[in-house]
Amino acid sequence: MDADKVFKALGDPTRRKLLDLLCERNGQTLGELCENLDMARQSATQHIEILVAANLVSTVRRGREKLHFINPVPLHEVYERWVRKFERQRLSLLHDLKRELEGEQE
Amino acid sequence: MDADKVFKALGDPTRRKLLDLLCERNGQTLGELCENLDMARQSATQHIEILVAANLVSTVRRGREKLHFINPVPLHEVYERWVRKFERQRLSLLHDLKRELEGEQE
DNA sequence: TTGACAGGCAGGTAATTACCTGCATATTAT
DNA sequence: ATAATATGCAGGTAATTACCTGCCTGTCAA
Repeated sequence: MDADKVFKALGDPTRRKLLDLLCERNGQTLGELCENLDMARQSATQHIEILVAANLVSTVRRGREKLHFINPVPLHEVYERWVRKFERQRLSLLHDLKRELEGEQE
Repeated sequence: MDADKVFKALGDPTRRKLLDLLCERNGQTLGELCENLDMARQSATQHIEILVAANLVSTVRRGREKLHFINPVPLHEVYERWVRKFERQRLSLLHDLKRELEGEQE
């Protein structure tokens, strides 16, 4: 998993909307996705390329159409690496802050 | 929660390293964090400002020092909104793909 | 086989980003 | 008080990003 590509892909509202659109109905064509995006087709293509590079979306050609499918695996890996780790210490944070303000070092 | 700020903040290796450093030892000063970063102090400050704007880090002044603390809440919210949603349909994806390739629409 | 449709390719621009250097301010220790 | 220390502020540059327009290719249906 390339965390950089995944987070950068997610760091744009257009690309998050694309994921939401595919979540509503998986396997949409480029044209269908564009109808919901309010930008030129080529701009949407570039956003999709970034999602594909991050392995968040896979595409399949069918005739002259291109179908798009979500791949949730990188999201799960991001969770395992970046969310769980920090959640574990969630409860200890207020304590850390209080201790530091009181000037006590570890 | 501002998903845009959170994902953009996470979309840079320096900022993710800052979070890892604070995870190892919460409450570090700017100077301590800089020692591990291999860039000018002011560059690090700018990265930290982005983490603060995303509410991933909080700061407290103590004398002439500035202490930095992780806030894991936005990460959890990102998980709730962006990871769980897509995980739910994880198992159905191969089926969607197969069906599309066979040319059957819903 | 020809027209309509779906998508790809190749630039080009304005805004944003990630760095930097130089100087200023505030706090602490001598 | 003064020097050292920790951080803040201002501006400047090169790379990246998010758009666009214009034209080309491949596929399907009449």
